[in-house]
Amino acid sequence: MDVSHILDDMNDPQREAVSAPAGSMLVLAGAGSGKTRVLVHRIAWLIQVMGAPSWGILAVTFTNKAAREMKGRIESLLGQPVGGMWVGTFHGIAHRLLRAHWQEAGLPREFQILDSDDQFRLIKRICREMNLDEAQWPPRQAQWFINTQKDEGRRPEHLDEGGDPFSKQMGAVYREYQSVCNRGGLVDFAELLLRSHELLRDRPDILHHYRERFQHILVDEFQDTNSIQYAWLRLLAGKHDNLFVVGDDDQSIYGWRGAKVENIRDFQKDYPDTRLLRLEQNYRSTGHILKAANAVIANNPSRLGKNLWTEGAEGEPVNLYAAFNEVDEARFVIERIRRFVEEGHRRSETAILYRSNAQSRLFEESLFQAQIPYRVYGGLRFFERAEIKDALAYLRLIANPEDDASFERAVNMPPRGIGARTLEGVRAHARDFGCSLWKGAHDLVKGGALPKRASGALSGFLDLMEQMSSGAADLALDELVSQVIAVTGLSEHFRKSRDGRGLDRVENLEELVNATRQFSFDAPLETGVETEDLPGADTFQIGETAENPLSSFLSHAALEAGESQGDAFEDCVQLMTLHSAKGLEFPLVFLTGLEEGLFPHSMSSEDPVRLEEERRLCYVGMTRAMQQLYICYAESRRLHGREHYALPSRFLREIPSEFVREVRGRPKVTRPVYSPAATRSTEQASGYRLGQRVLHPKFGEGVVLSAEGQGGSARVHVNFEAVGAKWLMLAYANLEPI
DNA sequence: GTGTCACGTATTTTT
DNA sequence: TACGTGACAC
Repeated sequence: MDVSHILDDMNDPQREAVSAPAGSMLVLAGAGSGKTRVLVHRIAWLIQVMGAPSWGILAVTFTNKAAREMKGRIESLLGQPVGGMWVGTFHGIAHRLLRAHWQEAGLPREFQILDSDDQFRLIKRICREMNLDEAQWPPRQAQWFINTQKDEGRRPEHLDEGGDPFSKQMGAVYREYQSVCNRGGLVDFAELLLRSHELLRDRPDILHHYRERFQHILVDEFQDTNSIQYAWLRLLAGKHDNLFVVGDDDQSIYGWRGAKVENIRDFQKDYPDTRLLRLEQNYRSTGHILKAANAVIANNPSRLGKNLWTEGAEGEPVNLYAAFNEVDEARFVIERIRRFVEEGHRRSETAILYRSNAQSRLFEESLFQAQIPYRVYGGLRFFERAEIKDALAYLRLIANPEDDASFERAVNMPPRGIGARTLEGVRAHARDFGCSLWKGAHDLVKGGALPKRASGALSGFLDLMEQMSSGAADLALDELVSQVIAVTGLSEHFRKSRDGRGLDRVENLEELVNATRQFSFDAPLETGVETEDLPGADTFQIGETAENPLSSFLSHAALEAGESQGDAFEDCVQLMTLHSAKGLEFPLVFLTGLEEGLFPHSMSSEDPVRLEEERRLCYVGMTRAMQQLYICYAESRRLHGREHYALPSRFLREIPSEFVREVRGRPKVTRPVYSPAATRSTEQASGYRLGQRVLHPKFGEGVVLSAEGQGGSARVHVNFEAVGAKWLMLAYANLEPI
């Protein structure tokens, strides 16, 4: 077979990585050095040259997006589907293991996944039940504590008994939380990893099976692995020495959520025979940009060391703009974007990057006024929306009535007269009898001790659930969902709500029905794990429990929260935080808000370890740029309603001046928020200017406060005399200028 | 049981 | 400034 296509167009280190003999390998891949390409080509090499069966390969990523991309690229390179290969996220693969071995993992068959929001609500409820003062013991902190423990592989019983009062109290919450989860068959994200680690650790037969099966394990973004993920990998790899990991210590920006860069260093210790390769040739950025970025990251003392270079042109220097204030910064950025587009480029070749989400607002307003379409990354995703989670809570309760978290959510949404007092009774009963809320509610209704009204409301809810559950098995998934949003009154509730977003919510619920229809249509019924010829499968069952469509959809909803914005097809300027920019590249990049206290953020600038991470973040931002990089800072900035005067970021001083060109600013710029110029451009954009009086058929007279978005999704913020300030979709608002 | 006001607080985000 | 939460009133 001709395999030259696998190695064609690769540089020496890339080729060496791809064609290395079996054995563990650590590839330190700098930004833009073709990391994913190496991973994908390595897989092709394993299959087409080394003759590995596709089912013998496990490829792990962090995000669903990365997994999808890798899968797609593997398939197009191989010219065939990935077959039995496992390509997925850590969580996705852990989930798969737990579904296949739920009994051995000690889980109920219908276990459900809690996302962070579900987890938070549950923890909050538990803190309340434990009578903890929220000010003294914030539930957020408890959540953080629990997840940290799990990420480190610690169960409540592993906690230090003689610990400080804080750890003691948090440990108690952890214990209680875990017992509620266990009783209800609830598994949070960290639990997926921890429990699948324990499964492999405690079941030598199962471990043996997967060790024999996965002769090759490949890991992307290895610098982002946390302790339990690395432990899981090591366990699965065993003595096979078959880990091929790719990462970049300079792009480790998730330490704050448990990622351990140290894993890279430990990897060399744990696998002394490992081969180390560096990919340092960059195919993305111009020479100046690269040198500037190198200079910044060189200030981090604890690096493995790497120096990116390019064969390409030096390009322009890095442009530095000292803005008068944040309004001027936005003005400048938008002016440059406009110029860039006038030169014939696409808007989507441009990205505005910032440290924190709050910074996006001004850019959005300015882009709107300039009539430039844009897209903001991040924010609420489809399956995270409140109304969707409400509907999902009913579905989960149908799938598993023991699920207390879903019971709490569904029981009085839409409001049906089941109040705090009644619920308190249910909780107390469930607590006393160690049963689920579902069963507790049944007992109370049957016991007849409840006030008449409460009893009626509660039994109404129970009947409703039973009615839906009994019919559930005979319905297609989308029919079931359709029935749920109708019968529960959710749809009606949002339709009637006079909250401006009510109609949006109804539409989202309808979209949920579509999503389920689509899901059952292209759901991969992954029953066929090719295990017959594999060793070790005789002592336990695999895949004996293919999930039913409902369970499988619910898992999908929790593991893959969906996109935040659907209409990505338009040619848009891209707005995102530095964190979400990782892995992307743009010809023109604006790195904004380079001010002490903002970037590096004041919450990180004291601690040297966190400061290094901020610097890596800066490095990530700079290396997103292909052709042109603009870095901006503002001399003054309005933050939390106050004026701040910050020094330019220390990172700016770290860029040698030879790579920088200062862009001259306007000598004087006033705050042009309500300046005639600004209002004039709004007028052109939307037909309304700021401060314009308008008439709405329902809300009456009001004043335009601001406007954002573009085209069909343009919205205006109007302060109505009668009903106060509201955001309205321009396309539907029927506003009349007065 | 639901709506309104005041208060406090304020990175980064995926699974 | 703006949002979410919590106390309080209807």
